[in-house]
Amino acid sequence: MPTRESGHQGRAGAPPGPTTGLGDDARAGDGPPGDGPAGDARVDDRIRRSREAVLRATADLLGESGLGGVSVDEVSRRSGVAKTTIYRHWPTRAALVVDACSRLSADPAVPDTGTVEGDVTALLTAITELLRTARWSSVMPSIVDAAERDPELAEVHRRIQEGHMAPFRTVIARAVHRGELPPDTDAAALIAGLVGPLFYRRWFSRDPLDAPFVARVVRHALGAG
Amino acid sequence: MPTRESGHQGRAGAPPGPTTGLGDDARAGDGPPGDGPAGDARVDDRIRRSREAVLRATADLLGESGLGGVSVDEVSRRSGVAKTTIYRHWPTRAALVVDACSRLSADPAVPDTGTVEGDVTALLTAITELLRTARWSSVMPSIVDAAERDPELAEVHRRIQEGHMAPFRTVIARAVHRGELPPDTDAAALIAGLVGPLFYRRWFSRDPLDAPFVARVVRHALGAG
DNA sequence: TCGATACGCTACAGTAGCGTATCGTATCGC
DNA sequence: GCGATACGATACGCTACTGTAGCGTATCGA
Repeated sequence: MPTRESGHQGRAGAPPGPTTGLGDDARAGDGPPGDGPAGDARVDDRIRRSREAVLRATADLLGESGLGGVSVDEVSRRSGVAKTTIYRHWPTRAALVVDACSRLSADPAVPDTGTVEGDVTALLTAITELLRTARWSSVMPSIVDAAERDPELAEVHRRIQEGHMAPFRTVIARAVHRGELPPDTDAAALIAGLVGPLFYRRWFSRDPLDAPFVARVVRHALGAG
Repeated sequence: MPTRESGHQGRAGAPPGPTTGLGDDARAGDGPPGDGPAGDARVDDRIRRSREAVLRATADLLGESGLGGVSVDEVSRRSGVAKTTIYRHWPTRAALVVDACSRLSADPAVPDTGTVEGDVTALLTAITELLRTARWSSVMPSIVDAAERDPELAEVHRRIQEGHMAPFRTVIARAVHRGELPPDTDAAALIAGLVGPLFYRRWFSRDPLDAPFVARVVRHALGAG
């Protein structure tokens, strides 16, 4: 049995909705989207503290050792939260990992510079920053790898991916509406032409990711309609 | 999460019984210069058979379960080679994995169609085929992930990467020499613009990888000098 | 104040993997 | 035919990990 787990629901009333924040430098109070109308959902502080400490340690471990390097024992050691407590909140190790990965999204804001070049450059620059941070760019390959075989992680990967692409779609649609891009623009292909070279540099060729390169990518992608 | 596949009774047993080798990797007997005469270096057939069976089973396992899914016990089960024998040939599991990964390269040939568009399209089409084969494109994320932390795998990754980029460099240099591309062409950036979108589609957006997309990528990358 | 809840700690069963040791057998080169 | 070599099979010892059980303690909310 290859660890067939589903339903990673912390039984202690954690809203499973779309989370925000990086889990590290984001604000401590996790956002309550769609649950309580005002502020926290009145959760026991002990629960909140434990969950946060565990997720933080898990995220750290993810960055250091990848998906496979996360063990519940090690998370317990680092977070100072007892292993039994961890299992009180997440039914399996897989559920914990999935939960931690889901908080890596940090969907970027949609820029509005007035031109499609400006918007796209802003988005790519933000991604470049993300690719420079050790943790995010170090965890992503783990997720991609796991997504090749694990359907649950594949879904997580899909959601992260979708979160990153949505702003591009918005910006492109706006440009089409303004007439900057032809109406038959293939958004998916355009995004691949924009983001692909950046990812390639980070994880394959390992060449520097600087502003001139971003400018060059934008010029080529938008150059020949 | 990453698997732990239970026992597939692979059992390839007999010597001439080649397993489902899929791509059936490249060289079998490498003849390093300065060793023996050309061809096989007069190796005991038992050794050759064992090594081959083990490496083949390892490659299969890599494709199925990724780097983390390769255990010596499972390789032994599938290859029919005793675990002790495996350890007689490779000192550690890591050495075996590195060895198996090193044989995934299969450096492509350099095309010569007369135009840079033709050459580049041929190269990208070959890569597209590679991305379609289950094994290669399933192992690469594992290697990328491991390369983030393991220096030895990072070196393997670098070599594979270099092997894939070399034909591009040759083709680009030829185009520059012919005057098809300006003398100050940034080969590395051009390659990123060509290969990046393909990789992106395979491992991130998961959109289809077809000939029109390749044509589009070539057009854009070469379009605006 | 007091019951309910969350937590920490220790111990435990079960599994998997790495790498080694031992011994007997098959095969190769000559 | 014979020694040298490679191999197979089994059994270990060790470590690490998953997930659970029991019990006592701290903390929260009313």
